[in-house]
Amino acid sequence: MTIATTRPETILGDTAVAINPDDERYKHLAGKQVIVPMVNRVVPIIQDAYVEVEFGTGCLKVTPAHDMNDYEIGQRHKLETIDVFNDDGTMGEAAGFYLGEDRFAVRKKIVKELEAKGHIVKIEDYRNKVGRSERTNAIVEPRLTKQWFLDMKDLAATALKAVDSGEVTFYPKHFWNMYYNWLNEDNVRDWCISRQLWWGQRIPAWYYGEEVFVAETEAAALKMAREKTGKDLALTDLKQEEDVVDTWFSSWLWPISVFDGFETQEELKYYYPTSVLVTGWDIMFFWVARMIMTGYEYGGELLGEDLAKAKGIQPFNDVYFTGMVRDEKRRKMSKSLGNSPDALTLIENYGADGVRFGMMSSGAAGNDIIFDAPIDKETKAVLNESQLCAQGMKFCNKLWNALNMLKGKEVADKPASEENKMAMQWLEYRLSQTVEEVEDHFKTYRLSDALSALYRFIWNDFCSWYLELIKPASGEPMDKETYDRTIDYFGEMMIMLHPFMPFITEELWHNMKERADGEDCVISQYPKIKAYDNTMLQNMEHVREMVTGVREIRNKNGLSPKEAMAVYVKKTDWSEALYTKSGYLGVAKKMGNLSDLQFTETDVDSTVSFVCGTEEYAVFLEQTIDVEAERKRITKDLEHQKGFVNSIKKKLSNERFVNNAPAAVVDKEKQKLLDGEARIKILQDALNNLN
RNA sequence: GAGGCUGUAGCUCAGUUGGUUUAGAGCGCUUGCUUGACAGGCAAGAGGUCAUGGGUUCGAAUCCCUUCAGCCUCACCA
Repeated sequence: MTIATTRPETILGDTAVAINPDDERYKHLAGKQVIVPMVNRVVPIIQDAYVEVEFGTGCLKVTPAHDMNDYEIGQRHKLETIDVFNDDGTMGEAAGFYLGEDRFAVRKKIVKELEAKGHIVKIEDYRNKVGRSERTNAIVEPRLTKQWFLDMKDLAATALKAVDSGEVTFYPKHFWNMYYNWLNEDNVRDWCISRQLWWGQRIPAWYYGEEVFVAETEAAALKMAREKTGKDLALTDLKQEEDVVDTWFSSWLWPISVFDGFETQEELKYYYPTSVLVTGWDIMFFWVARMIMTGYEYGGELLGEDLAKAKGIQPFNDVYFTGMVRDEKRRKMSKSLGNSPDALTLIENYGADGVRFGMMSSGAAGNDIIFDAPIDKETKAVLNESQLCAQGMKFCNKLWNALNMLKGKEVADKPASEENKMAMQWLEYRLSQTVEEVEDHFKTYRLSDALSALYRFIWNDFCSWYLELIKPASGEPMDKETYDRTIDYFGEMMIMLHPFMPFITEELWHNMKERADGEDCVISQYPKIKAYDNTMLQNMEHVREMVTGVREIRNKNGLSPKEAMAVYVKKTDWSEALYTKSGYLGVAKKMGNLSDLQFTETDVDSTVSFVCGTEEYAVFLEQTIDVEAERKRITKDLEHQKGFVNSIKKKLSNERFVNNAPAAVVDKEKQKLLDGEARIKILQDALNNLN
């Protein structure tokens, strides 16, 4: 029989030849025996499904001592195991030949010997992967040795139950799948805790010949050995295991040992279980699962019955898995690859808060972080640049300038205008809404969402809308009430932003007003969620949309924002209520730079119209209107609205929808239809008016 | 080989129990704005057959399956 091998020296340890049970070529040889060359050992021909018919010659030499799969085959077929090597990789006594010679040298010698005896059929170049030591790059090949294992069956079941029952919660929760897949009883493997290293904690097992004694101390082991053997043994008669335990074997004690909990339980009783573990999902099994196992193993005993019952014995309540930071080629950033930017240089370029902003805003929960530091194509070096960090830096700049503007205003002792009162009320509501939103994101560890909600609120609502609204005309002072309240809002924003950007927020906090000693942003009371008026928020949103409409018409017609414009609004109950009773007129005029906002019941000449919600507006233009461009614009919008209305009509004419969907959903669709039809009517009118 | 995750705008990503006016943000891009906070800025705009093909449902970016692509973990190539 012809066999193929890349390690001829292991032939000396072969104890069988295996074939696939379905291989027609060799079927008739099953159960017979062959003679291994050189050692002239008679070994059986066995059938095993592991052997691939297509691979190699289809005949597999089986060396249980020097190949993991061969070992398993050996177990299945009760084969003899012959270890042909010494500890240092030279040939051992069991090999029978070349005693004490290095295995790589022997590999060549054996080929020659086989050739001389006429056993070689052919030699071909073959590329295969060779295992190497991470530390020394030495070639590592399997050899059967004694190792210590931890039985995982019960521990795995405990760890699974902890997460399944909700005593430990994963964020994001889809990591449960990976966790389950690894730990379920069909897949879990016993944990090999032996490590062949010269540092670490030596496994506390002592040998006396074939006997082994596991004990806390050497003395205890000796006592056990004496009792067992009945001999008057000395310490020198015992030999301690040379392997050390896997590093994770002590790391899994961390939730307890960090509080010195095995020695004294005072701190442990206070802190254990901790609220959240923040870590990467790549060490879910190495560390997270195993910490959970030890928590349940020792927690009850250490905490005492009452506390255990009250607080639980899980090491932590939540696990927040962060994403892996990767480079633009999606490789994990690591020291060995040298593909990470230099943090200190990044900080020099963008500021610490800028870098924090960049990291956190790109870290959506559980997903990988593709950090945008580009790689130089020529030198392959990572550039210490990042658009995300630049965004953070610009945000700092924005905050600084916003306060700068406020502080630069002269403050006068006069009452706040109606528009300012309205603006402040609105901002207060928007702030409360934002507190609520951010709180919600924190609860579910959506840190990037929390940050971006704050970013948008501060930049778009506070700076672009609110500050512009309360900003007095040039040369005019700001009233004291508006100034003071605005500083207070600013302070609240700094408190909320502080966890993300601690440096600038603390700085501005102290710059904005006199603070007493110890009155620092970092320890200030976080804003509480307060009720807010949704109608007011929606009304203001309508005004903002209207202003955008006016600005767009200015833009398209090449008109300066400084030029005040007359705007008409079709008189409806709603528009009248908004601009007179609710008093948004001043807000609209100031923000849109309107010379006037008049109600009208008919179409006005020389105007360009636009729709906002279901209200119709028209802007008066002194120049000739480009009728063709207007027709195009309105027609495009009209087509869109018609498509929209049609899709809803289709839905509503479907009896099964009307009968099966919840009433609220059907009502909403009906309202959408009405609104859509109202908009179509306005657009249609505007189009007719053009003609 | 086993298992898992992900495919949404040029890029990086949101879209939470299926129904918020036929999909959102930031960056980038286009256009217009230089002197009272900020050009590291302001305003507006363009840009998407939600990878593919099927299914479930009154209704799918969202749930299920197919295919394709990318990534990860574990094992391993005689």
